[in-house]
Amino acid sequence: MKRNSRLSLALHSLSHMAREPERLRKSADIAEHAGTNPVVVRRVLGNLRQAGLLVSEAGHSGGWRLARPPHEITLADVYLALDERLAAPQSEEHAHDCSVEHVLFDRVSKVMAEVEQTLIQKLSETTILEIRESAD
Amino acid sequence: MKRNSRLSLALHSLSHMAREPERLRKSADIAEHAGTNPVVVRRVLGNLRQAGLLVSEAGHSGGWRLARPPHEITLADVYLALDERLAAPQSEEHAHDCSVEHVLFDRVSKVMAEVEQTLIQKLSETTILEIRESAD
DNA sequence: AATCGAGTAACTGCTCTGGTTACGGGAGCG
DNA sequence: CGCTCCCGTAACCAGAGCAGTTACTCGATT
Repeated sequence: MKRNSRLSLALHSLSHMAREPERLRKSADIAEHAGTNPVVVRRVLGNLRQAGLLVSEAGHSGGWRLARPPHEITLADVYLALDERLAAPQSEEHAHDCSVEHVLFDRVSKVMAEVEQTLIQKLSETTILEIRESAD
Repeated sequence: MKRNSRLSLALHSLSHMAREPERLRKSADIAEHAGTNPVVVRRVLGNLRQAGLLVSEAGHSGGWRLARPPHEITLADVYLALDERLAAPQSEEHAHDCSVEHVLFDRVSKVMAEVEQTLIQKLSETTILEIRESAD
């Protein structure tokens, strides 16, 4: 299973911003550090802004800043902000005319939902401040 | 996150075969029931054969059959046979010149590995025979 | 020998993703 | 006011993954 790079980019960016929470960062600078493109950064960080994790300021000397102190932002917050469920219950487009398929769907969906909760639980145990501090 | 349909196809096929384990099934029949293509079925079931869950016989009146009794095949066996780890540790292609990235990678990898184990554990609690029996 | 089914390669079309360019709008500065 | 800088987005492109399809070979049964 392949995971896209958005979560990595988001976590990486926020962890860096945890060092100096007050400082405004330009998407171009973040992109350069992460080895990607300013537009990509704005796309990903835009999701975090919608989730209330980041604030962006337009105009001259604008940029991005944490919306909350870094010890109040967990990895789970970032994961949830991106809205990419690892254990997404596959939408059942076609009605399960087959009873085996139906039972299977229910069982697997239940397992995946539980696993998803486990993941969120584990991610919520670490804040981006802790990541930042562990990196010193 | 999107999951491909191979696991669903594999589980569906095996659960049906759990009803009459001795009976040989043609890939064309399985494909028709699953609403897909014989080649696709053979591709997926080929993985299950390599993992020792299925046996295939070539030639006239050949087909597919369970390699073990259905109460000895769990959903985890099927998941593992497909070798598509949900929590695949993303290969770190570029060296983490950044310490934050390194710490982040370690932490996230650890969480993902634990979640993967949780998933396997939960899937191993159900056999394809139980699925088959629940569908009656 | 003829037939049927697995095994497999090759090609296609679709989708997702990331990278890129381009442009509009808002905020500060001279 | 006009210029510049930066975010916000739309649009487009290329690459990867995936499922579907066709076509062929090989092997076993009849």
